[in-house]
Parts: sequence; C-alpha cells; structure tokens
Amino acid sequence: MGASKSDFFTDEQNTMANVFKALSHPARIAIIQYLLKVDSCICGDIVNELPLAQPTISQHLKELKNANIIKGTIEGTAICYCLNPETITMFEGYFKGISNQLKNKCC
Amino acid sequence: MGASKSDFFTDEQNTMANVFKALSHPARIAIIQYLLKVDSCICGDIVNELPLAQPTISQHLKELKNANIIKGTIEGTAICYCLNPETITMFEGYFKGISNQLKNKCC
DNA sequence: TTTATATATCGTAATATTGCAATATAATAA
DNA sequence: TTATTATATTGCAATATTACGATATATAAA
Repeated sequence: MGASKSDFFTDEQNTMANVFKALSHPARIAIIQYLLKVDSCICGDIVNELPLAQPTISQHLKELKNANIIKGTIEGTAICYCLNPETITMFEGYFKGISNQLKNKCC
Repeated sequence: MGASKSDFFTDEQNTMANVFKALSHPARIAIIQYLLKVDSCICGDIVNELPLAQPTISQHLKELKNANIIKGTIEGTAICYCLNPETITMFEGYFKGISNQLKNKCC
C-alpha cells in the first residue's frame, strides 16, 4: 500500500504531522523567511522573489494557509499574506513541552 | 516536473525543510510521544506500540535518526532509541527567533 | 557450531507531492 | 463595456513517500 495510515493515529498526532508537512519544503521555508524580512506584509511579489512559477507559489501559499501558518487579507486585486503569530506560538509551546518532559530521560 | 528544486534554495532552507519533513508523519510524531512517555528509552517495542510492521517502524526510525531528532545506542541485540535534546533546543530557538522578528509585522 | 532475537535492507505496489502550462476567476481601471 | 492586474484552479507528467513481505545482518544464548 501507499501512504498514510492516519486512521490509526490520534487527531493530535495527525494534526501535528500535517502542520509540520506544511513546513517540509524549502520554498515554503523561503516564503516564511521572506514574510519576516519584508516590513510590510507584501503579497504576490513572492513570485518575483522565488525561482518558481506563479501557480506553484500559489499552491505553496495555499498549503501554508491551510495549516494556519499564514493568513491572507484581500486588498483590492492583491492579497496581503503574513505569518500567523498564534501558530508560531503553538510551535514554541510544542517544543518547550518536549524539552520539559525530556529532562533526565536520555541514554 | 516532479518534486524538489532544492538547488535554488539555501542550505539552511533545505536543512530546515528536511528536519520538518522528518516530523511530517503521524507515526513519527507517535514515536516521539512514546519516547517521551517511557521512562527508560526502550527500543524496539515501538513495534508493539504502533500499528505498523517492523520494517516500516525501522524506516521511520531511520528518518528520525537522519534528521538528528533521535539517537540510537546499541545495547546487546537491541538498540536503545531516545530523543536528541540538541535538536529539540534547535527547534525551540527557530520558533523563538521567528516570534521575536514577528512583532508588529502582521496585517 | 546452531538457534533465537532484534533490527536493517531490498524490492515493489499504492499513493502523495511537486511544478507548470493553460485557463479560470475576481477586482479595478480605462 | 473592455482591458489590465493579481491570484486561483485544472490537468498532467515527473518524482517522492509509505507500507510491507521477504530476506539479510548482527549479537547473544544454548
């Protein structure tokens, strides 16, 4: 068989895996980096910044949006994308939680 | 064409994407959770814990190991796996860095 | 040595992701 | 209305991932 036996895992496990999947492509990491670099959360010149065609960028943005990592606000014909601080905070908490549980449990 | 245009991205972008890819499957999230739950970092009864065959678990462990998320220590015929605190700390730092840069930059 | 136990690797089928040309949609400007 | 601009969707080929049976490897016990 192929991919994903997600039925056998908990909702939380599937959710976390999906959110990390959204981060698992260099273009999407680059998009996040770009959104951090640009002061105003400028939209579709991400296409000019990265070496990928417009439909490909659009697809990557969609995946980041579905994972709640970015938000998009319509501004005329353009869409203003920016990072979602809540999700970043969630990630911080996730790894902080692991760190705390990890004390003295290593071989 | 297919997947990955990694040549066009920086080493750091590719590295981060790869590390997150290692976290992008519910079985691997479950393995991490299990390693946290068990006091001693017991090895191959992960196979008994999860609904996947031994070769599949072995493959998932390999991916976590390649990403430096877990470490394996040989103990007789068994291998004792446990989380790598350094990588967890790296993740914490990554998101803390984003959090700090994010102030007042959202739409 | 032989046997048992634990883990890794190979080969392969099923499925998912990636990238883009072509096209569609939506809002504004002329 | 007809452009123009910005973004999204569709369809498809190339590639990657996932899962597992069969098999290999490696260590310890008998």
